[in-house]
Amino acid sequence: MTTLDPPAEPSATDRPVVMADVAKAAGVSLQTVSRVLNAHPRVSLETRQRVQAVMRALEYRPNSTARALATGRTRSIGVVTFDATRYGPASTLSGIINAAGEAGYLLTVVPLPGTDRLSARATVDRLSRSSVDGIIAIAPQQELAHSLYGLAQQLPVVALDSSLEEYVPAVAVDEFEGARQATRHLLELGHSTVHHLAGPTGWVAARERTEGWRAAAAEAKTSVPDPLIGDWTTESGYRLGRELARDPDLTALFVANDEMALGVLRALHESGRRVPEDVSVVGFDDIPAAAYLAPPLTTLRPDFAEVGRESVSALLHQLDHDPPSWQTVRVPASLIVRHSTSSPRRPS
Amino acid sequence: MTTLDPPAEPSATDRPVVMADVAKAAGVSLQTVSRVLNAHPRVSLETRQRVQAVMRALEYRPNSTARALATGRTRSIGVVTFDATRYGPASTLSGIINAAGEAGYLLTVVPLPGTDRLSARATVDRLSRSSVDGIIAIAPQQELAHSLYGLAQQLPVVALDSSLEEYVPAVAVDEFEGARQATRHLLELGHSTVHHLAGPTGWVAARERTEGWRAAAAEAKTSVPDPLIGDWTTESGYRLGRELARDPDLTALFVANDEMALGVLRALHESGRRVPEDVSVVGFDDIPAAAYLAPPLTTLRPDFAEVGRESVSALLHQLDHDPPSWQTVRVPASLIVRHSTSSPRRPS
DNA sequence: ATCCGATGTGTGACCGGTAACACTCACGTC
DNA sequence: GACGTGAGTGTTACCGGTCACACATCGGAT
Repeated sequence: MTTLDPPAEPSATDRPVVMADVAKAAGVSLQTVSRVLNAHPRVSLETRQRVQAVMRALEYRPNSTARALATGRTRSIGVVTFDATRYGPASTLSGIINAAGEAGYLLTVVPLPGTDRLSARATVDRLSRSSVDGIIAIAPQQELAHSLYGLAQQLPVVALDSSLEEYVPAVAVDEFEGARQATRHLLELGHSTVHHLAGPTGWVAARERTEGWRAAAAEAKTSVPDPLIGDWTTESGYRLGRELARDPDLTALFVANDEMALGVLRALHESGRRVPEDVSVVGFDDIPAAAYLAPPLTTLRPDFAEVGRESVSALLHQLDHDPPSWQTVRVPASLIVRHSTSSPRRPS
Repeated sequence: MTTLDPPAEPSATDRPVVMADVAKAAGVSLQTVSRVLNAHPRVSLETRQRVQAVMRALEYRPNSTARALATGRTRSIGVVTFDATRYGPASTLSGIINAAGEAGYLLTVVPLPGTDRLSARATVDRLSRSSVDGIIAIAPQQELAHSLYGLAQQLPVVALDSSLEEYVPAVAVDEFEGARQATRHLLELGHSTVHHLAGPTGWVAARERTEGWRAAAAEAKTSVPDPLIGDWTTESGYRLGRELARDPDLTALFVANDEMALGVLRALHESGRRVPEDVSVVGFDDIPAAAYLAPPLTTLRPDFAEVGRESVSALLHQLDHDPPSWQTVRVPASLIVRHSTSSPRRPS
């Protein structure tokens, strides 16, 4: 049992407690304090305990900036995010935040103001200047691929939902397979053709979802109508939904995300076409509202938390093992069947 | 015109370019490079340009960690966030991310795993250890107030949507006034009583919204039925909505957030009570889906981007002016009237 | 008795910048 | 001609840690 000064040591001046204070109070060298801090094995039990007691008593907090300068590692990872408002990206970001927290890493988030090369360059610059150990890029657009590739030369990078998978390790929801499942589900219900409302050109997720739909249609040897192209927003779903509603042959529709599907649902309703009796609709993302729409929406639920975990672990893996394993992790999306899909009334 | 080495100087080893390299290449001292970097006035134009040219040629990037260690300021701010999935917090976070980016600050985001004292303590510890200049806490629950107050002793803090406004500068959506507007809107349409579905106990936003509703009812001298208490989720809105639907006197309802309102809408629909003909409903938050629900939801739209901007600027203000201005900023929410509200069929 | 290795601890340089201060030089003033 | 002044630049210490290495002590093998 060691005797110590009272716990709430006012530390004379207002200066924060540094390692030297601990060393002096414990009667050891700086190096020994450092060793205790880093759980170095070669410190005698007695010394270790004494130092730890002093650290507690003085409320010593190691200065991570100094440590980072000395070691060259900051134990923080950077995230480039483009529009963290939409449900998908926001959920992914949240997943990353939690996963990084669990891994004991700090997360530095910087926004990507636009999709042009210039702002990508500026953002990447900022991040590389800011001394992060690695970067996770939520870069859903193909345009950004090049800028990120340049970045990857300097720093470990993991790309999320991006077309970079040939160049850097990537983690992504399995859009393709999800879309295929959605389309198959509709085909298996007996629909002869599945229409598609796609996401905007240039977005990897949009392209993959369209490809999955196309693949399922090709497998079933059904006709493949031209997809309509929206911009992810509910408004575009509504607008294009009104257009689709005029097509009397429309009985099944795969919409590239739930927000657009919501607009479609409303458009169909206003046009007097009932869902699912007249038209079956499948969305993608499983937004919180999906289960409570009229009717509850059949959709695909990506595991965003898993995407976060996988991307953090892929990055950490890169940090430890120098030759990064060049693989793309695909996180599955599961089909949630609700009430917006059914067999067509008169199978044609 | 100065002659320079070829731009893509391979820099011999792979070691990053540091200030000393620039100094040597430009034939000046470290200090002069530092002055150029920090736009110090007393550097001759000629020298400044030469140094800048060298910096560009060598692709020099200042090491922010070293700078932080020397200056004691990191130019980064920490954010404590609790559940960044729900629409409100996610939008606020997004607003902060953008505002911090514009202000040239980096943002370090750490999750708050639970609402208990212990995890709050651990999170706060982590952040204070991590050398941020200040902290923005998205702390929507009253329980967290004390932990945060302790933190504020060590570091500048701005609280968001929290009950801390008496202790630290705070920024919050004007929940009270928003709720009052919502309730008044219903009363002005001719409803004699406005029911209320509240958010969970312990949440500041829930309490404020309930108080606003109560205030409007008191002003109009109408009766104030006991509010039902949900947990923000659509599911709870649905469950409690079914209960409310059984009350024949129900003609107007103010729901504490849109997600619960969505559940209520569905419950009312299933119970055969039409909105707005039989029951008028007002929500809060203006989630993206709100405009496309059946019927489009009348709700309050908080300016989340503004909350982000205000909180960042409040924090930066604290960093510059030592005696912080002890004020609470209230960001207004605007009433968006859509089609879920109307006059009662038979004004009672 | 000597040498060895393992264990525990301390010393000095270093990470990459910035701050305080010192110095030189040209200019204008008395 | 001595002196103060301000511009422009360099010197040195320092921020708070870590790393490589040196050193002392001790038990056991030779």
